[in-house]
Amino acid sequence: MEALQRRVADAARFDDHVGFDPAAVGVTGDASLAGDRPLVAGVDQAFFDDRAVSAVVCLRGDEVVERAHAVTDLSVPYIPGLLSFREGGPILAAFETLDSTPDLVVFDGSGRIHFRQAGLATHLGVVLDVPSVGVAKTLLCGRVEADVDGRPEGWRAPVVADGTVDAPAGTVLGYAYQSRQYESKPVINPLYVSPGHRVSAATAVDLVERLCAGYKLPEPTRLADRYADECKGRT
DNA sequence: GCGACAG
DNA sequence: ATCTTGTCGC
Repeated sequence: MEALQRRVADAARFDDHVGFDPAAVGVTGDASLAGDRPLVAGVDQAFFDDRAVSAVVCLRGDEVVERAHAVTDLSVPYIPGLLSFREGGPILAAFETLDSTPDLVVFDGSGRIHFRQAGLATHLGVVLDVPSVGVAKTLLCGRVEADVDGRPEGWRAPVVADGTVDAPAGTVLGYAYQSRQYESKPVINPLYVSPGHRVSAATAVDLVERLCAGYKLPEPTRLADRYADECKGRT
């Protein structure tokens, strides 16, 4: 599996090769952009017993264009670093029932911030050959050269490769990004954004910033999360 | 050998 | 990820 991940990392492109204008991405109403906005898909899953509910929600601006889901039996256990082997198949099953062709896909998990630079977002981005970004709630590996606690909204800092990553030390793997923060009480942790495929680290954070609408998680993944739970409840 | 570890 | 009620604040 590790060998396959190295091949995935080689096939992945961590530079900008998206077929749209990043500035046209957003989840706020903007009539002037109308149908010129890229189609962004959010992916998330819910679990129960030994099955996974994979959900995909496609957004054009703030409009939900299509939703798809799939219930799949799980066979592989969760092992840090091998998440794509457990959730990859189930997610692809959901994509097979999707009619739309997203311009960008946002995954819940790491992309390049991975021991072999082949996290879930990168692996599936390569398999689907679509621009993708990974959004994780906690850091898998690498290091942030700054205190991450209590940062203001909009704050960001590079996540660089350290000895645990298969990349030259200092390589920028992604960014810690504070998408939401209150003025006091509940201290919210930052998001860890990284390139999946065909997107650079800098563009990945910019895209995630444009996809956030007042909540910690970007809208595509937030809606996919809600949809996955909804499907789970009806199963 | 020790420590760290997405969802 | 998942197991789960109430509670503080805008």
